[in-house]
Amino acid sequence: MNKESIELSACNQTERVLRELRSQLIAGQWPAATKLREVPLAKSFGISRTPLRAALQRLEQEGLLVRVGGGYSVRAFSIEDALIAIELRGVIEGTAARLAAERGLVSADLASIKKQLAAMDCLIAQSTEETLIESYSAMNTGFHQQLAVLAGSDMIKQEVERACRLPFAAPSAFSSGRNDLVRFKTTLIVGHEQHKALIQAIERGEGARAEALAREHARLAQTNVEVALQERADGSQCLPQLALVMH
Amino acid sequence: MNKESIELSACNQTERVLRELRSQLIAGQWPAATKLREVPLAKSFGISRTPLRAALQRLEQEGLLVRVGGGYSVRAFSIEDALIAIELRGVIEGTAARLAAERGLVSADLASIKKQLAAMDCLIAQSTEETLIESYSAMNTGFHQQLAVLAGSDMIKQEVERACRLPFAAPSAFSSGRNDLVRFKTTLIVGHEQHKALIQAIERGEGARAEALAREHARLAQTNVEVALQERADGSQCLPQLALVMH
DNA sequence: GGACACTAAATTGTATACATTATTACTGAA
DNA sequence: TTCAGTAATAATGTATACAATTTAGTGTCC
Repeated sequence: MNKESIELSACNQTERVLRELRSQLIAGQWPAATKLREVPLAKSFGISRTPLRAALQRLEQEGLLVRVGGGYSVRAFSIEDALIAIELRGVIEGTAARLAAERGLVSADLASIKKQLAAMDCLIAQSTEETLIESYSAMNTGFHQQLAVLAGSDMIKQEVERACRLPFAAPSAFSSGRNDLVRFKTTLIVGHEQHKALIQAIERGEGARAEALAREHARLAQTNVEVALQERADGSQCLPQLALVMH
Repeated sequence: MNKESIELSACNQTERVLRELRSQLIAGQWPAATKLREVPLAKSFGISRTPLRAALQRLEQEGLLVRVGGGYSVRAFSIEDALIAIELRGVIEGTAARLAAERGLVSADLASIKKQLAAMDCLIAQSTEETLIESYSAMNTGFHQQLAVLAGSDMIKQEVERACRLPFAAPSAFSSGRNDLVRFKTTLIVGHEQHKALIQAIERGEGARAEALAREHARLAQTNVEVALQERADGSQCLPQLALVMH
């Protein structure tokens, strides 16, 4: 087994189970408010309670589980929770953007993110509808990660990443599972224009504009959550990330 | 031992050691970047590695420790880190205030926080200089906790609390250890006026104003950190919370 | 029939022994 | 002298046994 595949498949049990459980929770495999019992869970993963407990603790910190009188339960998310998580992500990304604008950019950072923007431009122009979704989604994640760096503070970067950690708050959450491709592409084009305006604002030192744009950009994701909820109500389709949001 | 004292002194080892270690870290008892070794640490607390590991994991989540290649080190905070932590606290409290203004207050919440404001008014008018610091500090903490509730969302409340968790980012951090009492009282009066204006803005549904006021209010704390750092440089005095901020 | 107490079971909290991994120090050769 | 390789050591990761606590069930008493 080479080094990369070890990295990928998680060197230790804690990490492995953490990922597995996290994806199960996000997929809505565990109904809200289910109490997680350590012994059966550990047995089902084929590990002992020690690494399982570590994983549970981390999932609590991530907000997917809640402590309830010794023991963990699956957190119930309301629609308001999902919208507020996205709002907060926008607010924190907005702060990162404002601080980046206020302090001015290092030219290397600016060049790097502009390259990313150009690549995304290219992708939108060239790619077919089918491949567009997943490839744009990956690049979008990359753009937001780079944005978090521009403020030049590790603490800001960490907090932005934290704000993106809830499944429906992640910037890439908007670009999956849409059945209306025309609508999806519209959203994508608008979002990309916001990206460009955001970087322009940062470059020009326009802090307030950068902040407002980052916030408005996050609200695209809010709209998409609302649309997806409507689709779920219709029974037409359902974003997998939405499984853990209660009706 | 009665129930309350059990509550206070922590029912389990994990909790007990967590508090002890946290206070040691905040007091600057462990130099930045010190590697924490599990075996000696556990022995020094008289417990096994299992609850100690749980405590270390939580301290990492709180931001006081960082993982470095298997194992934890004491986090080094720069002055910028401290200022940015306060900035973020202001931004998140500002969002809470804005959302509270936008959705409108429940009358019970409004009455409650106005009562708190009146009590603080009273305290400023009546109390002597010596007792003012700690009693105002406690009430200030209470005010900020109530503010976090006004948005009517548990998620917002949790995130505000999280943002206050770093020792120098807490709203009460500004009101301790000042040697310049006149300056302290000025800060306090200004801060209290901001409190009143903030509640007025929320009450009137003025979201943008409420948000701006909450941010500016946090910047009082930034100024105080800067003053405290200057005092430390002079050797005149030092806020205990500042022990873990590097020169 | 309901409430309370007691017991038994299940569940989490803790300690310890063992496994695995990372680090360090030492030895040999280039 | 320096670099590489290997062995020794010390650290973290994991499993398991046990302790303490909570919870559910059953019986009795009012």
